[in-house]
Amino acid sequence: MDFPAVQVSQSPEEKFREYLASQPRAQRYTNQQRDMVVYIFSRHNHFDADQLVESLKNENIPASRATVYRTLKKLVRAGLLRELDVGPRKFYEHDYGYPQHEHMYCQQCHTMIEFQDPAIEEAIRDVCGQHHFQAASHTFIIRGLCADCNRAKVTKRRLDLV
Amino acid sequence: MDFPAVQVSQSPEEKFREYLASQPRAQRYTNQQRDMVVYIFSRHNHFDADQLVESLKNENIPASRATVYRTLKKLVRAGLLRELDVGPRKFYEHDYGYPQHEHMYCQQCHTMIEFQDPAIEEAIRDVCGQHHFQAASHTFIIRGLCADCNRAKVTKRRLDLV
DNA sequence: ATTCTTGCAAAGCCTTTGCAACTGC
DNA sequence: GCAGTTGCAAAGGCTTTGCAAGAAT
Repeated sequence: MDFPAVQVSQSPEEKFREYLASQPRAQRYTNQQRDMVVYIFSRHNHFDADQLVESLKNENIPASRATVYRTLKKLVRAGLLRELDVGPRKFYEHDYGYPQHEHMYCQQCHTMIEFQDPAIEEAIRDVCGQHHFQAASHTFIIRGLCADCNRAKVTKRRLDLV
Repeated sequence: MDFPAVQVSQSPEEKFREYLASQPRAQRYTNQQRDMVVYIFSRHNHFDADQLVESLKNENIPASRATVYRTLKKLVRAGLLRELDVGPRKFYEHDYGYPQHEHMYCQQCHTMIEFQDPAIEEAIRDVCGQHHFQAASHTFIIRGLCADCNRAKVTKRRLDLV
């Protein structure tokens, strides 16, 4: 599920360049980094470091594994990507020009379904207020079976009974 | 924050023994495993594999690292422990005889604060209904600064201004 | 006796890092 | 030219696994 992109004044590339320039020790905006940012923001999806390495290879965007890891880290610090701790490997998703949302993860087909719920945002504000907790970020993932996989399972069960 | 324990008919040890016996190929209930379960359920806290290895050593409960990992995996499958994917290492918490709850994690002092919120349970039911998603479990973690660390930070800022 | 469990050490997986060559500013 | 970046390979941190010895049923 893709939400309409949030209106942003700068392109991801510009935003990243600005971040790099704003650092105490100015960091460099290389062609490789630009290509990576352009590629990452050309499609909205969830990916991990390994998948990105593969995709870049397929797109003929040269980048070693080390560079991918290093650039991902910078993109997170720059606020362009968000990190999801959902298993043994880190997943990434757009954090810039994309609204806050929560996740449902299908354990069967590995689809990540996004959803928004004002009640959850409010619950976060409430509980943080009660505990005087200053929230920086949150992770909300519901794991289970998506509609398709669930239907397939029920159908299979029926067949098994025949 | 500890909640009152949920009323359960079996002790964790009994529940684990029953799980082991119920497996297709009956698994064995060793003294080592029993000692681990008793120790783990003697206190309510969040821990990772390494911390548990240390604790067991201090309690003179012999268990190699490999055994700890293997037993943790069994305890999760048995429904005694819940796994939290919150970073590079897995964390574990009681899943048996303890109510469902969400987490606030202080990034400064690493305290895990638990809270319950009916609004969140309801939000989960709602969104799963809307998407015909069959939820198996969920992870909800709010990251930030707890009240104490937040206060310390504000105090420090004041002192810096003097 | 059979089959599962243990401990050790080795391997696995994902991520990070040291270093020399390279490149943006 | 200086300071940051890249690629490679090696190391790191956490977890899993092969195997021989030990223990539960």
